Amino acid sequence: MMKTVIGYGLLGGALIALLKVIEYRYLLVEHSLDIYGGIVAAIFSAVGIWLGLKLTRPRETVVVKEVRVAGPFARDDARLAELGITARELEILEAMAAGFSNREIAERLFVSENTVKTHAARVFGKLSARRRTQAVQRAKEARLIP
Amino acid sequence: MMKTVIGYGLLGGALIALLKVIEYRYLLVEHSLDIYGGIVAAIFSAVGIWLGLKLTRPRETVVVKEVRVAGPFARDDARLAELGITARELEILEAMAAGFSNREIAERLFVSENTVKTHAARVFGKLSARRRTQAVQRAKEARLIP
DNA sequence: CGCAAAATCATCCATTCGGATGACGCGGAG
DNA sequence: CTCCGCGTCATCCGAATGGATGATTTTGCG
Repeated sequence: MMKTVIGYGLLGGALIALLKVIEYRYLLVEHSLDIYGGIVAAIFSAVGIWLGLKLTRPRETVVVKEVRVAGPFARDDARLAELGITARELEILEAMAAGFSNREIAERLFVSENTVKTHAARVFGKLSARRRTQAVQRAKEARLIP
Repeated sequence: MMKTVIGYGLLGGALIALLKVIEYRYLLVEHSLDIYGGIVAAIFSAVGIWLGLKLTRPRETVVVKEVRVAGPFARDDARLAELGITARELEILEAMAAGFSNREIAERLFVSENTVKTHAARVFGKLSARRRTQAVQRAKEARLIP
């Protein structure tokens, strides 16, 4: 910025010097002072406008760009604790959401199907759900599972 | 805009007139042409800068703002047709995803529970699912439902 | 109109799910 | 040490779900 100002200052000085030359050169010949003043006014107005534009142009690039697609999912541990859902129950919940049957979940977690059922039943109670699809739906709404 | 330009034009004219008065008043007394030229240059430069600023100020409000959190969900009709899932079947699918039982869906859609079951069975077949939770999961992955 | 796809309803049967309840072991808090 | 929360497993039973199959009606389209 400082560089630019100095550059313009020097340019202005050069212009003034040039104008002086023109002044001495033509004024003594034929042109009146009125015309001379008009020319000076026009030139400096133009230079001023150009200068003003140059100095303010960079300010136009005020661009606010914010792009957000989809968060990677953050579990709502607060609500989780609030509902009293344990880690194991959450595991069963996730497996149910993935579409596994109680038996499959049992095999996957190395426990009996009965155990899965009790966990599931507790989850249903804590989520006030009567069906597993309902439990999954509510869990997703509550951001307990992705 | 036209009004502004005309206003500035008139103002410029008045300034020029004023300068002429100053010119005739002071030039005849003592000041040199150099000083006169400098004053004119300075004044018109200032006016020019001010004019340039005024004319370009409105352009500074160029703000590009793009905020996108989560898409409103676009159903993949292509895959839908690809799988041969009909509109009615999709309705049943959505209801299942919402956590409703076959009976509830039947009441909601004013059909018998048997009908819901057949629709559901077809959906399961088309999605290669054995359980409704699995069907829901796959439907969501395939962007058939939100 | 006449066909094909879709929607509707049904029956039978096996599996799965959900509800209620009881029990046992383990580890931490009081 | 004792109690409690959690995880584990079980049994009984009724409701819900899934599979297979057949039939009738409605609807869209050439």
